[in-house]
Amino acid sequence: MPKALKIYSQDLTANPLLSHCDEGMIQKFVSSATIKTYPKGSVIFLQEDEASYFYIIVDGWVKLFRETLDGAEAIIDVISLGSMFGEGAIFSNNIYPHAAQTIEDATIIRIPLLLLKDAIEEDKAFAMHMLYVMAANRNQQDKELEHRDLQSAPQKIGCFLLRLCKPHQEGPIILNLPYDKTLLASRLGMKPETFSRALAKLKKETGISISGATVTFNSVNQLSDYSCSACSSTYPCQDL
Amino acid sequence: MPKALKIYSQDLTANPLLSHCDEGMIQKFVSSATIKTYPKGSVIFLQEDEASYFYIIVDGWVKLFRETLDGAEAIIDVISLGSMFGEGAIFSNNIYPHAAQTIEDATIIRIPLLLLKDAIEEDKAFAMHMLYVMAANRNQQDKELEHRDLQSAPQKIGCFLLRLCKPHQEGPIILNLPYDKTLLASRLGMKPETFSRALAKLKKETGISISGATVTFNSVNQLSDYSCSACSSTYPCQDL
DNA sequence: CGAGGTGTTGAAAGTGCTCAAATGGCGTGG
DNA sequence: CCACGCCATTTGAGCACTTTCAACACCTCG
Repeated sequence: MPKALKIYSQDLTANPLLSHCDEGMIQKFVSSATIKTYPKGSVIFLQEDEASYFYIIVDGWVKLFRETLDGAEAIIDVISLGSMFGEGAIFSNNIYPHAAQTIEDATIIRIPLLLLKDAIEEDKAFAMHMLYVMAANRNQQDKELEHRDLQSAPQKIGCFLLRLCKPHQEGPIILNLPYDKTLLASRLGMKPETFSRALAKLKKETGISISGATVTFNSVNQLSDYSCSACSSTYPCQDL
Repeated sequence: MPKALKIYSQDLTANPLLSHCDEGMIQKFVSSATIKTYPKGSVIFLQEDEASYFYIIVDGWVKLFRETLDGAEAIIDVISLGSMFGEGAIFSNNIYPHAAQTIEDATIIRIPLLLLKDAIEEDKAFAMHMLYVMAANRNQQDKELEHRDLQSAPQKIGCFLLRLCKPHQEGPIILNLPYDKTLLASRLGMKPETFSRALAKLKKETGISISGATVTFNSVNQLSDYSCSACSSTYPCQDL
């Protein structure tokens, strides 16, 4: 059942950057924003497209990716509620540096980039928050790069599952994979077949159980012992 | 022959960020800066170290990397003249998010992070430049991630060589590899043995010639045809 | 029921890795 | 100047992991 298509300010403040705006600024954003539900598979924009808007996800999932001439694609990130995308175009001559596509039905708010640009230029505190957000993002990417190099396929899956847990979560854990396995595979830089086999191996080696999209295990240690040895961060690594 | 250890303002303005400072601010940086020559292999700081300074390279090469418990390391970047590093700690609770080590004898300027922080907070234009620099950096990393996934070992080398050329360079080209092959290998995410074999293959497939650290070829097309098909950017991709 | 999407499995091929050994350059100490 | 040792690089052989191609199972939807 689709959410009523009205924009609430909390839809914006769900985003780590905009959560630092004062109410007046949020209102300015809201009044120029539009909201829309896209069916699964919709292309929001392509790499190199002229950019006039940035986006915030209210519901559903979106993948950010780059595509080569011969059709291969590299997934940069897969994001959901409260995540912002397209804002990077501000710093790239108003050209989107990657493509964005929904991978589930998704409800997304669209806001003119100009407003964001103004906010950054006018409001010093806001600019500082933007810096923090970008720095966090950069660290995230560095870590991602490390993972792709250093972890085996089953370790990558284990690491991904760990990041799905709340930090310091205790006791038995039941997770649902947030989107389909084919996509998850390429999010982790592998083929679907490899993913399937790697998941089976992870199951065998760590004793977690998997049924469909549901993953169950008794303690995070079961996974962290297995996955985190091939990583430079120490376990509860989400709070970076 | 070591450069005289005196700090010149042009050593700072060689950096893309600091090049946007006015003379007064540069002087402030200079007056709190120290300069030092480090022998090859010096560790400047380790991941997780408490951070009080950021650095600018005057001469030589530095690698930025992350290391896992079991000794494997992922190289984030290898940088030289005019590049800045360690500045990311400003946004990470004054903890360096990666390690830095010289890979050749290197002359490096050290500046208190506090000064940088002040500059960002006081000077709006400077903060904006910081944002641009970080955005460029992020795009760079995205591209890097794509390369690791999508390119074969020989293509990675070809791509690296292309980025060593000046954009739109015409005619025959002679390059020198900027640092040793072992490091270059891990910069590109492969083992030295693989690098050696991949280089041989690149030579055979594209007709370029290699002797020691010297690479010669007639035209960039020789390489771009081979390497750039597996990349989402179109050829002269340095000007991103 | 049949179609199409999603996920799994099997066999064969490919690519990069490990381990081990050979090569070659280069600086040091004789 | 030479012998030696060190280090970077190359080469070879075998191995491990991932991919590719193909087939099949399963589920949902029309």
